[in-house]
Amino acid sequence: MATIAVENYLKHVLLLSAGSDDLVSMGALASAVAVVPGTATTMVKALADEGLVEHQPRHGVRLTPEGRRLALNVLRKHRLVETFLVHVLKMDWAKVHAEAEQLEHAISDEVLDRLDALLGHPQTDPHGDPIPSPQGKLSSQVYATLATCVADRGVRIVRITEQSPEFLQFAEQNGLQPGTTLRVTERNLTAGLVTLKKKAGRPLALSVVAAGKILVEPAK
Amino acid sequence: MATIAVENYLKHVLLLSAGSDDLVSMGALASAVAVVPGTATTMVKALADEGLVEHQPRHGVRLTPEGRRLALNVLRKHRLVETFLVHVLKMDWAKVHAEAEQLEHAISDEVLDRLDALLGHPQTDPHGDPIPSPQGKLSSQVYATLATCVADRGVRIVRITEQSPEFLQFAEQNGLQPGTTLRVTERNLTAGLVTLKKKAGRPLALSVVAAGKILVEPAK
DNA sequence: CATCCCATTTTGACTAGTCAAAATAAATCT
DNA sequence: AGATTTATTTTGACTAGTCAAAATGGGATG
Repeated sequence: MATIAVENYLKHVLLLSAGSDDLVSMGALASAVAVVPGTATTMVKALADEGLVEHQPRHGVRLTPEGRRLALNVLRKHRLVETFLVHVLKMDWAKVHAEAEQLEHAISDEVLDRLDALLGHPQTDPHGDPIPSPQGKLSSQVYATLATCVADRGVRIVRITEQSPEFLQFAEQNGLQPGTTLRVTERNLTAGLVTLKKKAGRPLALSVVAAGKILVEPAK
Repeated sequence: MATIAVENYLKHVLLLSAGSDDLVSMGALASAVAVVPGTATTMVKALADEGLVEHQPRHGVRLTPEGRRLALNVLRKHRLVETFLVHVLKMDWAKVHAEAEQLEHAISDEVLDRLDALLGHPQTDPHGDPIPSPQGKLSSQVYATLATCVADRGVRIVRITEQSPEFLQFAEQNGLQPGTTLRVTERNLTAGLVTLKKKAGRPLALSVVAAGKILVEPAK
């Protein structure tokens, strides 16, 4: 069976390729996995020997179908565990990422399935990240962000694409969670500032960088 | 933090010392951890350097207070996870041991506490094994077994001290689980056979070895 | 008390994963 | 095109954990 390290590399190749089948650069992979670049090279060559990735030297890596299958299974575990931790154990949504990072490598497929059933087969985790289906389908709908959506129209937050506890804590304190509806009242790209207004409450200013991490869809 | 291997060695020293503070032999430890004896020696010396065990060369090992604290924490995780898997995820009690073996090294103290609360602070796991308290107290009441208890008196099963799926499956199929009441009708040490009778149902014969793994108390 | 047996320890070697730092190739910029 | 910057790969070394097999020592036995 795949070791924890192998599962981590595969998962990060999947996340970094973001739906496309572009090559993922070694540098990006190394820093995602938190190792020095040389280590990533060594590991990727080993994964290529196992048939889990395709390595184009000096250009990058991409998952093979088998590698992708494994990576999706790990990602499914990660996101279902996060959902469980928030919805059943009532844990702080800012903390569950680190927790799931460990658990994703320890739960069996059977526990995974039972957890999925217990939670009612959720489509997304508490941050709005899509949960891969058991068959390995991963919805990759393209959403607008608070930095790009049309202004002065009601939008609903569907996803927060950033998992640092700091950011999530900030988001929670300002009521920015999947499901929240609001509208962008002002957007000043020069100053790098986006201003929001929720139905109730005072206006809130956000940096464009932060706004870009919050995905939205038009409110019905 | 302690690695998975370290946690496993400590846990098994704890289990093998069975409440007493006798030395645990290297051979017993090695086979519990499923390594060759030389490996256990190497590891135990390393643990001794860390101050987690006391090693008396050629005689055995024993936990230090710090090692015991860690071991109890791992055991608490193991048994609470088993309880969760059976009571919440409705998994087969014969399978949960292997599952918990992985999870015990992946869950944080916070998840542990929340799991404990969710389950209503259980005293024992589904096999009747006592769950260490958060403060590290481990009830070590001495029970009779079906091989040693007084015959022709009602007794209640409190614990099954054997975790192989085969044995547990057998026990379940014959209705031998914590809580079941029954009495020993016959005990033939020469033939190595113990015969049982539950209130309802036909008599059941068991080897003395198997009977010795089922702990009982007098039925009220 | 000498001997033998068996548990334990030692030794040497191996695997997985990692880092630091030197070597190399690719891309970019005059 | 030539020079420089930057990403990637290579090399050598290290740690944790393991096994196989030889060496050792204690306790039981004669």
